[in-house]
Amino acid sequence: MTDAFGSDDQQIIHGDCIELLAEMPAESVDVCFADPPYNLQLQNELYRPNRSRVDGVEDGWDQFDSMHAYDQFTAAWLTAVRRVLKPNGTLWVIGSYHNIFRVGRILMDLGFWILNDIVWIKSNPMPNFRGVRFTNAHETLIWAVRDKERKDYTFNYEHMKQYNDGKQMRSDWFIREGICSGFERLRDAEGKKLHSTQKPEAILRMVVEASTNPGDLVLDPFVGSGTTAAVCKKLGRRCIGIDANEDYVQIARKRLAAIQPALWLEEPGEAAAGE
Amino acid sequence: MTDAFGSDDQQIIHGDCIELLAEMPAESVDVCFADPPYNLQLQNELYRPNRSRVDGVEDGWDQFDSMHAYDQFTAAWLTAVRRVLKPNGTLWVIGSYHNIFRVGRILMDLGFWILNDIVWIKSNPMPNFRGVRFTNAHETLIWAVRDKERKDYTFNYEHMKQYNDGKQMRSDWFIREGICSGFERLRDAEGKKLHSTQKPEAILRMVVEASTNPGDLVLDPFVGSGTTAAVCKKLGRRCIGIDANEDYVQIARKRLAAIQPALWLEEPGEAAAGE
DNA sequence: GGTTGCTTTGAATCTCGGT
DNA sequence: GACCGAGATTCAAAGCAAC
Repeated sequence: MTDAFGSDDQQIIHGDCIELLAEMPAESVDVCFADPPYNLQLQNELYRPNRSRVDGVEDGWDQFDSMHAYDQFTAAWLTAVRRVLKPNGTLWVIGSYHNIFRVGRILMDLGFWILNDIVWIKSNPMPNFRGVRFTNAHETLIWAVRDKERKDYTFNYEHMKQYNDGKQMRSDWFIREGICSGFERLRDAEGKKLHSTQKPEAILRMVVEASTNPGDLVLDPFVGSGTTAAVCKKLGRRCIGIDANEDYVQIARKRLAAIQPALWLEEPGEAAAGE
Repeated sequence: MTDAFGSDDQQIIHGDCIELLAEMPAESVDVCFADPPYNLQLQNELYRPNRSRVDGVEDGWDQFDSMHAYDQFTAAWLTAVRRVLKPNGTLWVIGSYHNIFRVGRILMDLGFWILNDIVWIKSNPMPNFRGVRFTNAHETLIWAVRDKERKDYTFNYEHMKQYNDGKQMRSDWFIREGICSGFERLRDAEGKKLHSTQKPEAILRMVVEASTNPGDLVLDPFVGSGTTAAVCKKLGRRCIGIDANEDYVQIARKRLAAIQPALWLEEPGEAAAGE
């Protein structure tokens, strides 16, 4: 099985995901996992409806304009993803209350059919230091099939039972690793984290094991530090990862090169217990 | 403290919530808790593996002609609620993936500022009988302040610590009582449930204790079986509950009449442990 | 009175193939 | 697309009867 996957089965491509997706063949992707940007202010990247980058301060955008621009951006990439997804392919999107309601509403309107919303419950969330809200201890994932009428999407129901004591897996996922810290976190020579929102591999492992089979093609339009591609390589899935940031592309490629193909493919239960 | 609250401090009113809210004075409500129709869109009947039929939500109030009609309905009641809320008042809405993304998006667009999204995690959810999705084991609440710039909304930060071993309360709520069954569930003489979606008092207790003080005015535009009003009476909060269904109004009024005012107000910690 | 085991049920977008 | 029959499919908590 391992030999079936060559070094090109996981690719990291630099560029604008909407442009690159337009060049891909339609209905060719089994699953898309997307971790879209949502804190536009912190990233200093606001998007106009035509997706040109603007300076939010000098343009004096108010909340509505900013939200509208985010909606346009969201609809654009979701539409592009929808075209390349197989009709029975599924989409995963992760987000927080800042963006997940907008993303969820838009993907419903585009025709995606929600299968589940999943809550990733963190064991070590960042506290609310000022004590003015509840600790934000979870993030939300939406799982949706491209075409409502397709019931033959991939869901490895029996396989996922191992993550809930042999009973059917629930929509609340307690990930022991919590937020990404410790040895898994990619850091530079000075110990500075290389990506601000690196997701734990455990999350992607659940996603990939639940909704794909070995050899399937996974698309990540916002690959960031490359967690999706890394997990795909370990699980023997093909992957196309895209990022507009050249630095992230280099980080993800380097990370990928150090991974042994199909590392987790042999004994998933044992490997899961041993980590 | 108990004597300060008379029998009219919690009222159940029959009528259309949008019309009734229009007659209320503006900026007079401290907190709104809303459990709107989820628009479940159930298609076929569902049977358990033992061939018994699932008694789903088939009520007329959950039927909408289209997604657009649901959005319009949502925007209308949220707008009406917004007018009667104090500028530093907060709004709670509960929902599932069927509706919460639409509701969340709309309330953001109306100017509400989300403080937290909360996940109510159920200890005993209904399983996914066909094994085609993850067990839907949670529902989502959105907590938002009316005006973004108001930082003086009520949040009883220290009080809520008791529900998380003395540490700051998190956004994931494990409610021991789980789904509303057993003695708490209101039933008629034949044992048939009086309301198809009665919420556990434990949820409302968390909501009311977190975001109101004794004497505050709570509004519930979809009062249903009257859980919000019941909890408000036990916690010494005033409450206006509205429902368009005359039967539900009678059920809620009867339920309210049997409750001792401020029952839970004396020793919250002890009461919580003893139930 | 306490324990055991069977029955019931809960906001659910829950199949597939042939005619 | 509608209808029908075969076939595959469930977890925790509460209620209740039996012992």
